[in-house]
Amino acid sequence: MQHDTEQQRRTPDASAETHRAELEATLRANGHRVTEPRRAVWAALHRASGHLTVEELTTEIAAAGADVDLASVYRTLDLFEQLDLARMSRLGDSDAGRWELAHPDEHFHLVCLVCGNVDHHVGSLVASIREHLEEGHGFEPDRVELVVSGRCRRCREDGST
Amino acid sequence: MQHDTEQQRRTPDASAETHRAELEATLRANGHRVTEPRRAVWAALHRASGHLTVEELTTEIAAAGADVDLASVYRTLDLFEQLDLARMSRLGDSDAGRWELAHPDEHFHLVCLVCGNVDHHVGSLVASIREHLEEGHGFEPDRVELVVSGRCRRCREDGST
DNA sequence: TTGATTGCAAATGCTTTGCAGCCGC
DNA sequence: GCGGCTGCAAAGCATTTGCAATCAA
Repeated sequence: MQHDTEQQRRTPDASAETHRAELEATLRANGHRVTEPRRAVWAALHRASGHLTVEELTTEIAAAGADVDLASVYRTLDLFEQLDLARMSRLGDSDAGRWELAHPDEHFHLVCLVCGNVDHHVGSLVASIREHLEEGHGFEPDRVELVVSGRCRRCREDGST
Repeated sequence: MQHDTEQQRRTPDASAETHRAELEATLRANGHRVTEPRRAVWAALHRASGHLTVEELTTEIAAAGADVDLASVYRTLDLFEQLDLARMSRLGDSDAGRWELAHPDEHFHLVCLVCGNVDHHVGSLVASIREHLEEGHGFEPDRVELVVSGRCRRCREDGST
């Protein structure tokens, strides 16, 4: 089962430095320490293009030669979430949380129930939802979580109907 | 922690009959049996106005004198979901699923992070999301899950800011 | 040095499953 | 009576937590 379709994967080495610097700055700015596990999780999140289970992430990290404990990955991700560095969503019917970098632009997820593929969809939709709520209902949105499941174009063309 | 604000709770006895008939019809139409646990879960879903944990549901059922096993409640809810009688959502940060009747109209949830209140919001928003996806992306939406968390009007007025 | 952070293992919480007995049809 | 359903207990996952050792600052 495949889990993403992102393509803008810049040359790894080039930006690896930048990413690391970004992490260290954020950590220090908030009074947290810069540690190997945190660097490893951060790097893995960048390498894998989104939507990984904590377990998958841990495997990925191990494959890169770092070996971080599951519990630490959980703790690190919680921290990253607090610092707005990462986000979790529950996609599809699975009950395991899936993690990705916290992109500054708001987007939502398109989960294909046939091939399991997860697509990002960036657009004004989420922004307009916020607006709508704030104006019409006095509700101050903090987080907008939109997950759409169905059949992606490819699977519609392949299958019948 | 309170969990809902629905008001259209019709006179219980009046519609209880109707609801029961509805359940039995749907069950039989799909080749399933009409049993006490199923009636009990169905009734509890109607009594409680939405968003109950399986555990809460089971307690509610027990309070009504029916005593159904947790496992059976799970199984029953799974069945109801298949038959489009009930829906589950994961609201807020808790990891327990919350169940409600499958209202025919599409709606989404507004979760207040301060008071824990969950509001339904019925509108054209979900429909327009569907449309947008189908036209613009060839994606055939099956289920649209939209959960917005933030601060409700009341909590904004009470608190500062 | 000192306290934040980690690894390990055990615990927790929600949900699922195996199976023998029960009951709707 | 047959086979679907239920209750009970045990198992399964994802996630959390306690605690001693470790390491960044």
